[in-house]
Amino acid sequence: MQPDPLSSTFAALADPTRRAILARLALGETSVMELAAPFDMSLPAISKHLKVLEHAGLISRGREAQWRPCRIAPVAFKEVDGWLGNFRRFWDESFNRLDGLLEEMKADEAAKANTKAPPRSKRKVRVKKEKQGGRTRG
Amino acid sequence: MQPDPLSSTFAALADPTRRAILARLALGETSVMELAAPFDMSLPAISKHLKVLEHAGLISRGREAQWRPCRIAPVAFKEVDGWLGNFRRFWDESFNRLDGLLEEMKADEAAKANTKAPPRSKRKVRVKKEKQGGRTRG
DNA sequence: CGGTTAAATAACCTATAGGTTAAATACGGC
DNA sequence: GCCGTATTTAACCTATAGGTTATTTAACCG
Repeated sequence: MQPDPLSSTFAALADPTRRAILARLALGETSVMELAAPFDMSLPAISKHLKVLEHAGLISRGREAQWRPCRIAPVAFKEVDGWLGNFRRFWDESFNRLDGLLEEMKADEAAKANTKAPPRSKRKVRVKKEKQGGRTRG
Repeated sequence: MQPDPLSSTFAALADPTRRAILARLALGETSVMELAAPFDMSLPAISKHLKVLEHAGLISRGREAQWRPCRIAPVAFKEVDGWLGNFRRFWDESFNRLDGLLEEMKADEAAKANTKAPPRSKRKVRVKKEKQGGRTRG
């Protein structure tokens, strides 16, 4: 398993079985047995997949008698979304509009502070190095 | 390499070197040489990484004399974001508010159509079923 | 043409991901 | 305490991801 959390999360998501498991869990918490049912695969295999998902922070597991119910864990999803946010401007038009608006506002702010406004740059590009607290929606 | 596009994209993103390359490319198109510079790694290794990224639809490459400039390709990012969207309600509060609002509107719409409104479900959960093809070997 | 720079390919090595079967563990019920 | 059900662990196998060095292709330059 990878050292950094983002790598293990992406690696976990890179398997169709695991993504299908997550899709099932989006419907609600359930047992390993039920999760395994749709797949033509041994239980230990599913068990391993779940361990990978848990390690990646994509699911968490409870304990209820002999069952270990799994549910979606938000953390890792959030991190992925945050990382993706650094690239949103490359495909999301509405994001670009919003971004432009925000820049407009910042410029106005600056104009109020300085009588002599600084030159407006065409488009400020910034990519923080990997750590990025990320731009969440809203 | 994986059969389905989403898997290869996530797999491509599961490597810190490749994510760093993407971060660099977010600043703008550039050559393989410049992309390789920050890494303590041979050029063929970088070349392979780029091939993976290209295959995943995360970058595209041009041709300019002996250089093969790389740039971000939106498609794969978009797909990842789309998939992630199925889980957004698990972590994004503002999304939940928006979702609630939309449901409200739909309900109003329905109320206009039928004099007798259908029972309001608590929370409509929908998860598109993933392609889930392949699954070679057992 | 021959030399130089940019990048990709080939051949190879090693660690590990994803699957298997068989055995072990955890818990509830009688 | 023993049995059945749910789940994990152990031991193993095979394909492949990610790196290496050496070689090849492609384009420009004088």
